[in-house]
Amino acid sequence: MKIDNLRNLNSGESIEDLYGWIDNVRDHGGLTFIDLRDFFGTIQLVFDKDSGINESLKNEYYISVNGVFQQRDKGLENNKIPLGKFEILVSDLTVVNKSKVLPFQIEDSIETDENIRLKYRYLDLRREQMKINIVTRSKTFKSIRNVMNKLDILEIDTPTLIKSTPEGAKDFLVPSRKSPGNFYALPQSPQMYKQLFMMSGFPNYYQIAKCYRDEDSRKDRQPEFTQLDLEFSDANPTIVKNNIEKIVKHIFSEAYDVKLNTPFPVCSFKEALDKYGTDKPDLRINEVIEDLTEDFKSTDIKFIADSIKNNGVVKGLFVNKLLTRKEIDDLDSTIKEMGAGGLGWFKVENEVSGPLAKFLKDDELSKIKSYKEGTLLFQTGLLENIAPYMDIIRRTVGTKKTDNIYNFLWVEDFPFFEVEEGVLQPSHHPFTSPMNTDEFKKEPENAIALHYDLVLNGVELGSGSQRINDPEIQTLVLQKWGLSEEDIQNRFGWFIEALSYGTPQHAGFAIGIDRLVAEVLNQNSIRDVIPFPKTQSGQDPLTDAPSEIDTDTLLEYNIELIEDE
RNA sequence: GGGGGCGUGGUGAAGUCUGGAGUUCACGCCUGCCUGUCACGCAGGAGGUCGCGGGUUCGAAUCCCGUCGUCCCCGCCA
Repeated sequence: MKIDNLRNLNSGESIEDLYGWIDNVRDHGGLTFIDLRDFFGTIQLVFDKDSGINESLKNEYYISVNGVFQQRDKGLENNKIPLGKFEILVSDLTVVNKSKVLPFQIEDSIETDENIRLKYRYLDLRREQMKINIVTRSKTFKSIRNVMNKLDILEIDTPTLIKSTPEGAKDFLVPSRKSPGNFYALPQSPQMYKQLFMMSGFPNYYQIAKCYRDEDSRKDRQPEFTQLDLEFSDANPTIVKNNIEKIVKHIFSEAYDVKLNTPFPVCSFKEALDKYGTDKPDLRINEVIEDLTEDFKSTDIKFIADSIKNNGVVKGLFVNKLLTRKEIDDLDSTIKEMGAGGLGWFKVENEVSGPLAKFLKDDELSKIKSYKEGTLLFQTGLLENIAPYMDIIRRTVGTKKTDNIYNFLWVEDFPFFEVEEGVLQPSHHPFTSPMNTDEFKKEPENAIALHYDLVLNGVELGSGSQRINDPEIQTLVLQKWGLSEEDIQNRFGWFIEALSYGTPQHAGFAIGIDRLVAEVLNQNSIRDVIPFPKTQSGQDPLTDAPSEIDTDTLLEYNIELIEDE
């Protein structure tokens, strides 16, 4: 019997075989109270010295009780818990399984060291918040399957032992015993397989897929993560985005009981960088970055003038409050640590103050004064260089809207390549179609990709694109990526071949489920919504993976370890 | 690969700057008392190689060097 079943009982009914963990014992000598906890809730047990129960009872013992479900007398009720008006008068109590003294307290709201939590994750998951997190994750899966069935999208699975064809990140490799010296890779995403489904003639596809990337972790990045992966045949970005909005709206309604408004607002990559300093803007923040380049075009302030001369821009963020010197200094050191020269600022009260105020010309002064009371924070330099600093400034000092806490945004028109020190670097995977093929051939460095990101509250929740369905364009893109003919053949030859037998237009998307759940539950890290996550160095403190393999086993794989220098 | 924070009985913290007996607080644990508690209460008690190694010093949790673990960030990651 579960505690949930008690809700339907009347006072005076007898209880048999109610199982649960001891959450708390209050032993008054002649009278003992126990809070019994299971997945569904807690109920108070009570028995006195005449009951004959004399077992030693400690926290987290798993017990079974018989007794009578009864209403508590007036004045003895506990209004803090759902079943606080009732208790169970216990007649028999059996200890099913004892518990050792706990490494940390289950009910404790104080944050325990994460390494200890992960070492005893099975106990950590008994905590209320973690239970909510995992149940919400489960509800997310359930609502995904429901909406996919409603939309008639096919769930198809793809292999996880695949050929190493790095899409950008480093692969996790799996040695083959039967083919010594050769390796499988774990997929960074089901990307190429889902495109093959489109080539095979399936109208659409989805999968709740595990993805693996051997890169450094962050609070929103794990070596192994879970995404809702989708692909549609005969599709274009509009069709995909419409579908994603339907899907997201359904998940929020069914799994989180939140009504969303669609369509989501749209913003270009360029506009995002201009107004928010990032390609994943948090729209909950009211303030928007302004371009002050025109206002400073004939300034006497030398470093600003020099910057503008070298194609730099002046970007400012005005907040309607007077920041303290400490707030300004903290922000200054934050962006300096990221590589900025320093934080420029003016305070506007009746007069304009700040270290540079005395160098301002009259028209610059009146421009700044027009903001009324507050603080203007600015940076100057090439937009792509200063954007990250403006982003931090905006996120740090900006004011947040309190209503409408889920702010979705489409970001689109991404550049195909990022130019880094004169070299073209792909800014996404190589299967994304250019917006205009002719322009791509002529000026690849200025080409725009048919790529779109879905952003929620400053978190990149997912991204997708129109795929290339022409083998020639696919080959061209890989060439522009900097791959040799030989590399293209070895790594992607099979895929280009597959594109060559009548491939429909197709497009798709992927949503990071860990990030979605973490954002909805306002958790600091995706580790808190993943049942068994890895630490930043990729370790699992519970099982101690990854671990050494003995020499004999390695020999079977034809692998020999070399000494680290 | 780089920068920063943290590491002190089982848990969480204070102590570290400015070296002087393993000192303190809360929770947990053990023993005893307690018939209406629900963060039960009361009395007593146990428990620490101050992450690890080296150095400076009469003396190191505290200062220095190294190292390991962990978290945050940059790089990296569509």
